[in-house]
Amino acid sequence: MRDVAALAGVGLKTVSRVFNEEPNVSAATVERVRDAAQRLDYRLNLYAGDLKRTDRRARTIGLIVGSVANPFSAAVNRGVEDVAAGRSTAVFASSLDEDPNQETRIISEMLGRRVDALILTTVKRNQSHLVKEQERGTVLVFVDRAPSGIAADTVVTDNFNASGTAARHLLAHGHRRIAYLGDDAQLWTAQERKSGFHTALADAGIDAAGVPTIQDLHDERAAADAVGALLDSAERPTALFTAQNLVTIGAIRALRQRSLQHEIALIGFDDVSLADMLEPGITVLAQDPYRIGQLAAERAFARLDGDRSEPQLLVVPSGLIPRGSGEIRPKTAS
Amino acid sequence: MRDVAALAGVGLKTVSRVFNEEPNVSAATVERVRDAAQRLDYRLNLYAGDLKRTDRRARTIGLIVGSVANPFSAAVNRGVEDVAAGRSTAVFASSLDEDPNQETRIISEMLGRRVDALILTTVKRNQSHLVKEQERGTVLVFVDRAPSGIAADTVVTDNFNASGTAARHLLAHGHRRIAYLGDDAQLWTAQERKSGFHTALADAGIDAAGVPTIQDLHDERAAADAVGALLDSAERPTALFTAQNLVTIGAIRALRQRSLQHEIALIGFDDVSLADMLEPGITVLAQDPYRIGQLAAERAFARLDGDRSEPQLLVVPSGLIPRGSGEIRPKTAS
DNA sequence: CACCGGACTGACACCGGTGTCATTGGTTAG
DNA sequence: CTAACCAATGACACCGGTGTCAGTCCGGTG
Repeated sequence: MRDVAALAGVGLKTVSRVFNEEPNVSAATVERVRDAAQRLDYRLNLYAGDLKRTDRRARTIGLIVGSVANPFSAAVNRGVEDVAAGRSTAVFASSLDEDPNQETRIISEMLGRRVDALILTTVKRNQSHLVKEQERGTVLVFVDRAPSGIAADTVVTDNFNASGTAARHLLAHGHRRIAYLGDDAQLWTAQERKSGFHTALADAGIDAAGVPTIQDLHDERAAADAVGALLDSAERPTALFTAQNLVTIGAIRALRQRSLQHEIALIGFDDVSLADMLEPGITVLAQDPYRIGQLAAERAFARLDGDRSEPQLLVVPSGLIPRGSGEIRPKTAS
Repeated sequence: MRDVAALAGVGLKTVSRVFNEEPNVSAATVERVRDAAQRLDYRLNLYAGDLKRTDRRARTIGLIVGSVANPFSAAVNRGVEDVAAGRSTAVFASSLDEDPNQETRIISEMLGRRVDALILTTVKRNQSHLVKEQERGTVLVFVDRAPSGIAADTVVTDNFNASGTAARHLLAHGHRRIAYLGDDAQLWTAQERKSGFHTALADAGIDAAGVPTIQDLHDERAAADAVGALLDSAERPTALFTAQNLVTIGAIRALRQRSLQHEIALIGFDDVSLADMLEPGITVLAQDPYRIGQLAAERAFARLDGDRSEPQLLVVPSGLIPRGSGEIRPKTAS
């Protein structure tokens, strides 16, 4: 910057004014400075200014998701990015892989980088350790999973009700023996979905104890194996509810492998690419991850703009899309 | 930091030493400082130090891809992230949407944030404007598409040969009238794929002029419409080669809609989720985007570590996975 | 013609750290 | 016993900017 000032024959502060488009700089001076900068290939150092600036905003937000490679997270990421881009804000995204140890490390990393806001999916049961950070002024917005031990804006899918809808849909098609296949039981979403599902079954007079329930399925392979074992068992269910996208895919594989895709009903939570092109099409509860990302980013910016209202809980509805697999009726009427 | 130093009763520099784990600090002092920091909830400001530090590394890299929501880009992103995490480096990812105007803006944004390295997918025909930045010390690594007008490490898929493989595969199954459906013709990848494909056909005595070739298909919808029109035309091809993942999906839809999925052969470039579960399974040239991301990040760090060798061109092989759709034979022998 | 307010501009301290170098006190070799 | 050396520590300038404030120049006023 000194070089630019020297070349343009002006003071440092004037160069700063030009680049920050502050008023009260003559057109001629602006011209000279821009010219000099161009010649020297100069660019403002965004972070240096932040040290002194009072609002202390680095125009950076951090995003912590399951994995940037997961379609759900990727869509959230894009939603956040699109809103952030409109505010000249860059996004650090980091994958958590549902590892509680990573959680602390990554959050700490992000805070060291002084992100203005943190949009995060958490794994740990309790987020109270973030209260101090929140009080210091870092904006926190939770996505996909509600936090505990801390009050902050949260954007989630309507897990409980949607899962109930899936259960009722299967019940309406005559199923009585429906299995639940879910993600890590410690996750908030997994709990909500399971309880929404079980509650709806209970309302129909089906005891939760009798519902085959398998949890802690982290990937396709594990899900396929678990579903396979279930299908091969003596008490084979007539319908499956898979509460996460990778689990759904695993279930599809297991069903195909046994040529049962036309006999066992399946409803998956979270839409899956090409689900409508399969035979049968896969009935899903479609979430709107892009929208979730957008809303979370909007909340973050609202807070940064000074919104001091009560923390909000935004619930994004997810709708059941019947495509065939969820409308299969049980072979032998129970 | 002043507060911590005061509370611990030591000098500023000592606090700095503790947090940077520099040698020659007594255990007792370390203890006191860490204690004070804990109590004050203090954290190093990563960027402040960078101003003075000589190596001037912000431990940040920028990644520019088509869209973080596209499965290909998302996998690249994850590959980059995993390598970066091992080096305590954060990743800024930004979506380009194949918009040349965005390209300049985003790159400029990233450079203003002083990223140590930039891993980028470019849209513009020429990248010579980046030479100045490169000379200044910013590491550039191109992914997916080779740059022109600049020499830098580049990691790409073996587009030309793989496309030729697809062509030969279809020829071997008796096809003579094969259509090419591609992405934006201006893109380097699109050009490579098209020319690899056409060259292989030419080698078999099929004139490129007679090959139905449709380009500039940016999304599923456009691809489905284009494929539909082609299928409805008088000169319906017996096989399709779709040179990008969204185009492949569009083609699948168009074929299904006309119940032609068992009659018209299809090979797609880039694997697609659930492709093996469809009827028929979709034969694809599977890329390894995760690997591409990894390699790109490794090159970037190698350069940051001082590697001054000639720019490398790394070609990641992509293999043909036969799943059914590519092995369909033409109905009427030509 | 002296006075005043507003447009421009630059000097300077300071943001939160780190590199450099000098200082201190205790050990060890000669 | 003294010189030499090393571990431990802090003072201070400086990194690349920005906020503050004071100074200069001008046209407009009374």
